This record gives sequence, structure tokens and C-alpha cells, in this order.
Amino acid sequence: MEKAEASEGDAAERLTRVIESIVRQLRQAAAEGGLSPTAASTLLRLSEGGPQRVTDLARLEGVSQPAMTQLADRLVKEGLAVRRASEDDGRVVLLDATAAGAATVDARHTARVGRVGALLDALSASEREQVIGALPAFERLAALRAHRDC
Amino acid sequence: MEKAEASEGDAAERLTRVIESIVRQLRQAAAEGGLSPTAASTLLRLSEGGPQRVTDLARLEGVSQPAMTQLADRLVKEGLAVRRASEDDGRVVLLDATAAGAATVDARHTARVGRVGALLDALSASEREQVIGALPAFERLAALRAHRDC
DNA sequence: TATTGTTATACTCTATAACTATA
DNA sequence: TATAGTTATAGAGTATAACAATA
Repeated sequence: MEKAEASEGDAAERLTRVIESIVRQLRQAAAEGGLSPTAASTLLRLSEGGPQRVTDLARLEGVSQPAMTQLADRLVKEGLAVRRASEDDGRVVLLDATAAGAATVDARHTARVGRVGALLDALSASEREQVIGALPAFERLAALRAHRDC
Repeated sequence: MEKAEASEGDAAERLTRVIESIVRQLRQAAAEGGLSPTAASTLLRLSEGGPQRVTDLARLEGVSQPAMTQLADRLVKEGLAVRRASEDDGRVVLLDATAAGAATVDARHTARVGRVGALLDALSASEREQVIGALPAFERLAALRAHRDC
């Protein structure tokens, strides 16, 4: 049991470093599409989850309500999203991705998949099998925190 | 072979989504220490790699030289780094982490390891084994791109 | 001349506080 | 009154262009 705990702590340390390395690398490549990190994440959210309220988007993205209003302004100005009125509540503004916005999300995602695929190709067959074998566990890991805000 | 390619493409797609999810979650937690992403990454670089030139740091972090000069100003102002002269070249300024800067890096890293450890704890024993088993492959994956700038 | 770093200036993105409209 | 969203204003962080100092 002592041994198991020790190896688990070491695993957390190693996994953290792997994540830190990947995050650092992605941070530089993220600006490519001309979208800020929050803009890209919000657009992805709209593209996948449909129209959503400004207040909810602000909370989900961890920014202030005015910041989300201004991000909405920019997305609308660039033709990536539109504002819609809510049928239920006259105070509510729903933000919705346009076709151009969804296309932008797709393009960014496709580019990322290509880069990740290239990395997988660079691994040996046995390493690739290890990664693929661990995918279900990693998907669970990612989902564990996602439930907090999604 | 067709089957292998198909499963590899699927793996790239799934791994990309896992990474996107984790990145999105970390992005919100990143501001905790009061450091910008570039500031945190630069400080980590100094803490691990020792004193480095402004020009090199700018290139490694993917920002302009003036941006790195100004980041150096902020780090120095906050007592996290100091400017040193180069013995070889009078034009060069070396940036070096202070003890306080190194302590900040450690604190941030420790907090992250704690969060990742909590995620690992939430997995089943078999899932955890899968993740741990795939760690060497993931470390290789992370190193594949790291060589570009480190 | 070329290179290193800084200064000057402007733009993007964010936050807090104050405001308007609807519930 | 409370809530949804916007407007006003200020600050952090970035880029490009122009500059100073050293090679």
C-alpha cells in the first residue's frame, strides 16, 4: 500500500509535467485563428451547446458579465455569432453561433487534430498502443472536472 | 492497415478533445497566483533553466522583444526576478529568478500536482493503472514538440 | 552595419462601478 | 426589489516602430 501511494504521487507529478508541457505548447499556437482564448472557448461552447445566455457564458468561461457582453460584441462584429431575444424573459439575450462561427470552430479543431495526429504518428507502435489503451481513462479524467461547469 | 489507420485517426480526435477539455479547465485556474500565463511560463523557465537573455526568453515564449522587456519590468517590480549584466556582451541583459520567484513557481506547481493527484484518486484502480502505464508514452509525446523551443 | 535591449504609442481584453430595462 | 444586460472607465498585456548602446 505504501508502494502504491508512492507510485501514485509520482504519477501525479509526472502527469502534471506532461500537461504543463502540452499546455505551454498549445498556448503559443492558440492565437492562430485570430481568436482570443476566451473567444475560441465560447464559440466552441455555442457551436456544441447551441444558443446560450450572456450570464451563463460569463460564468462558464470564468469572466465578468461585462467582459462577456464585450466578447459578444466582437463575435457579432466579426460575423461569428448573433444576439437573439429570449421568448420567456425580456431581459435575456441569447448568443448563437453563425455558420461562419461554426466553420471557424471546425477549422481550429481540425488543425488541432492534425497536430495531435502527427504527434501520435511520431510515436512507436507500442507507445501508440499505450496511449490509445489509456484513452478511456483519460476521457474519464477530463470529464471529472468538466461536470463542474458544463 | 486500414483498420489501424482508422483507429489512429479516431485516437487523434479523442486525444485532442481530452486535451482541449483539460486546457479549458486549466485556463480558468491559471490566474490564481496573480501571474499572467506568459509570466508564469517565463518564471518556470528561469527557475528550471537559470538566468537567460531577454531575446531568448521572448523567442521561447513566442512574444515580442519589447513585450519581454515589459514582462521583465513587472517581474522585477514584484521581486520575482532580477536583471543581471552579461560578462561576455555588454548589450545583453540576463533575467534571473529570485528566491521569491522560485518559491512562487514551486507553490503553483505543488497546487497543480495536488489537483491532478485528486483526479487520479477519483479514477478506478484499473483506470489509474492505464494512465500510469501510458505515462512514458505521454512523456515522449510532450517531449516531441518541446524540443522545438527548449 | 548588425544586434540587444528599451522607449513610445496604440490596440485588445479584462475588471469594477454605475446605469437601463424587465421580472 | 432583484436580475439581465449594457455602458463608462481604468488597468494589464501585447505589438509595431523608433531609438540607444554595444559588437
